Amino acid sequence: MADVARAAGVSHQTVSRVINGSPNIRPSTRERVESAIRELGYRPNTAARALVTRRSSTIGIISTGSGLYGPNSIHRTIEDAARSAGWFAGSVSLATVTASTLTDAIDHLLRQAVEGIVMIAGQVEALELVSHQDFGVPFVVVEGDLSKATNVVGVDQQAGAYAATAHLVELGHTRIAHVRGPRSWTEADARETGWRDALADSGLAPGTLLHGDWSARSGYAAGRTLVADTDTTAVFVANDQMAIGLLRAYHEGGRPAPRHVSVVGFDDTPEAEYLQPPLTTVRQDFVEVGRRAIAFLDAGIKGVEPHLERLVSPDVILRASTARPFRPEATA
Amino acid sequence: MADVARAAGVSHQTVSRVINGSPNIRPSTRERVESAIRELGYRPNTAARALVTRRSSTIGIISTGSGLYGPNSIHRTIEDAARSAGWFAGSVSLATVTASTLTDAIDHLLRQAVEGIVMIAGQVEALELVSHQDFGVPFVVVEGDLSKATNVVGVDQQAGAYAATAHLVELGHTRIAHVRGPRSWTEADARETGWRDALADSGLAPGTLLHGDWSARSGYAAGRTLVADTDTTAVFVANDQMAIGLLRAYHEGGRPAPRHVSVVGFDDTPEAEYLQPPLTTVRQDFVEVGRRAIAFLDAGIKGVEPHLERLVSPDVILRASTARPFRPEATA
DNA sequence: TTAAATGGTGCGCAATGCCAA
DNA sequence: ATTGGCATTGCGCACCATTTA
Repeated sequence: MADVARAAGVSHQTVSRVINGSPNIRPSTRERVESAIRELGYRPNTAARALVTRRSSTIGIISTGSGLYGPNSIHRTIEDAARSAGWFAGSVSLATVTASTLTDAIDHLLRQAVEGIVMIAGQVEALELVSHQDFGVPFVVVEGDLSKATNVVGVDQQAGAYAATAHLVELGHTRIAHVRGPRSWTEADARETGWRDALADSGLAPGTLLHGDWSARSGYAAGRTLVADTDTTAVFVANDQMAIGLLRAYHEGGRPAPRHVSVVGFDDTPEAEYLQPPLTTVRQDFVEVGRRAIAFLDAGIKGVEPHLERLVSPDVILRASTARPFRPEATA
Repeated sequence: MADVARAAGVSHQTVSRVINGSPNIRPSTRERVESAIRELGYRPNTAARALVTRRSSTIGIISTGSGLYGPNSIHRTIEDAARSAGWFAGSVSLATVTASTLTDAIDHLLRQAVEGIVMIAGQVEALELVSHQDFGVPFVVVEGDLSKATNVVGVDQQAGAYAATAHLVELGHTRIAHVRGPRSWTEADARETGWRDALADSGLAPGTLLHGDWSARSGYAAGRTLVADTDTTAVFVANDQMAIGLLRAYHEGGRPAPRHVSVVGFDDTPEAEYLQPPLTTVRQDFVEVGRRAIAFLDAGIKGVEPHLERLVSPDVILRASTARPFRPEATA
C-alpha cells in the first residue's frame, strides 16, 4: 500500500480511502490512486484488514450427506449466494456426522474467524448438538426441522410430501405405501408426516411404512418387500435415488410402474425425467434456499431481523410413473 | 493472548512458543499455559498470524461442472484432503465457465491470499485460460488433460475408456458406438480416444460417434438415433447419466439392454447398480484423486518435487447391462 | 566455567479509524 | 471538503537476559 501511495503521491491513508470508497476524495486524486493500483497490480491484504476491522468477511459452510443430490446442490447454491453477497466461503464436508466430527468442523471454521456458519444437515444428532450451544457467531441450519432448531431455512418438506401423496389419492389410489429416509433425519420425518396427513385428510388408512437410507440399494430392498403386496398400488418414496431402486424391484417382480404401481419420488434429480418410467417427483428450489440461507446469515451478522419466509414451497412434477390404479376386475 | 499469558504467569512470547510447539519449554510451563488456553477458550487470531507469517494457510478450490457426479465427488474429497493437511479450503463454484467468470473466481481467491489453487475443470477453455498465466501461487488442475496443462491430476480417462471398450470387444461385439461428452471437454476427448484405440487394436472399425452434453436428456436423444441402427450391438457411453437416457431410449424402442444392446457407462454413480438393467460402468477413485491434488499442491507450495503418479487408474465394474451380442440368425 | 535451556522486550506486518491540518 | 499523521489490531521473530545442568 505504501508503494501505491508513493506512486500516486499521496499518503497511504488516502489510498485506503479510495479502496474503501470514501466519499470525500477529489475525483482527480481517486483517479491517480486507482491507476497506481492498476499499474502495480496491488491487492489489499486481507489479513491486515481483518486484523484491524475485526471482520474476516468469511463465512463457513458445513455440509453433511455428501453424495446426496439435495445437500450437494444446496451447497453449491449457498457458495454462490455467499460470493454474490461479498463473502468468502470456506467449507467443510463431513462424511459422517458425530459429535466429534461436527465439533471439529465448527472449531476449524471458528479458528478462521468466520463471521457466520451455515450447516447443511438434517440429522437429528447434528441439530441437537448445535442447538444447545452458542458459537459466538450466527448459525443457520439448512434443511433441518423448524421444531428442532431456531435458525432453520429450507424447503417445506411436509407440504411437498403432502402434495405428492394427495396426487396419488386423486388418481384413485387407496393403499399408498411410503418408503421413508433414515430414522435420524428430520427431513425423513417431515416427509412421513406429510404422507400421513394427506392420507388422514382423505379418510384413508396409512399404507405400509418402510425405512430406507436414501440409497438406491435400500429403495430396491423396500421394493422387493412391497412388490409382494398386491393391495398396495402406489408408493411415495422419500427421494429419487430410492425410487430408482424401487422401480427396479417392481420391474423385476413383473409389476412395472405405472401399470401395476404408481411411484412418486422427491428431489427431481436431473435424470428423474429419463428413468423407466420417467419419475413423478417433488422439485425443490435449491437456488432459493441458498439465497435465503445467506440472507438469514447476513441478517444475523448485521443484527437485523430478516423479512423472509424460512420455508420454500416445493412443486410436484408430474411424469409417467404415476397413473390411475390398475384394476384387474374392472378390465376382466 | 495477553490474557492467557497473564493467567499462566508468563510472557506472551512463551504462550506463542507453546502454541507453535517450540521444543524449549519446560513441561510444567507448557501445562500451565495449555490449561490457561483451555480455561479462557482462547483461539489464536488467524489474521494476525497470517499478517506476520505472510502465510494464510488457505487454499482455493474452483469447481466447474457442478451438478455432475464426478466433479462434485472430487470437490468433496479435495476439501477433505485439504483439511487433513491443515489447510482451510475456500471454494468457488462456477455455473458457467467463461474467461470472465473464471478470472473473477481466481481473483476472488487471490484476494484472500490463498497459497494455492485447485481447479476442477475439464473444459478446454478453462485449461487454456489458466495455462498461459502465472498467478503467483501453485495451480493444480484436476480432471484436465495432461497435454493441455502442466499441473494436472486425475483419472486416466483414456485407459478407462479403453478397458470399457475392450470389455465389449471381448464379449464379441463388432459394431460398437460411442456417445461422447461435449466437444469442449478434455475428458470427453480422452474417453473417445480410448474407445477409438481399443477398436483399432482389435482390428475393428469405429462405430457410430454421437455427441452428448453429459445429461440424461442428451443420452436419450443419442439413444433414439442409435436404436434405429440394428447393426450396432453395443454402446460405450461417456458417463452414467447419459447412459440412463440411452437405456430408456432403447427400452422405448423395443430393444432393451442387454439382450439387444450392451451398454457401458462411466463414473459408477451410486444408483448405477440399480438401473434397469444394472449398469456396467467405469469406477474412478475420487478419494485418491483428491488426495493427490492436495499432495501436488502441497509440494508446489513447499517448492519440492512430488513423487506421485499424476493419473489414477480406473476399474471396469461388470454388471448386467453388457452381454454377448444377440444374434437372431443363431437362435432361429 | 561453559553450554544449554528457558523467559522477556520491542519491533514490524498492512491495514483502518480518529483527530488535526 | 480533502488530506495526512498517529495509534492500534494480535502475533511471531530477532535479540537479549536469566536460570539451570
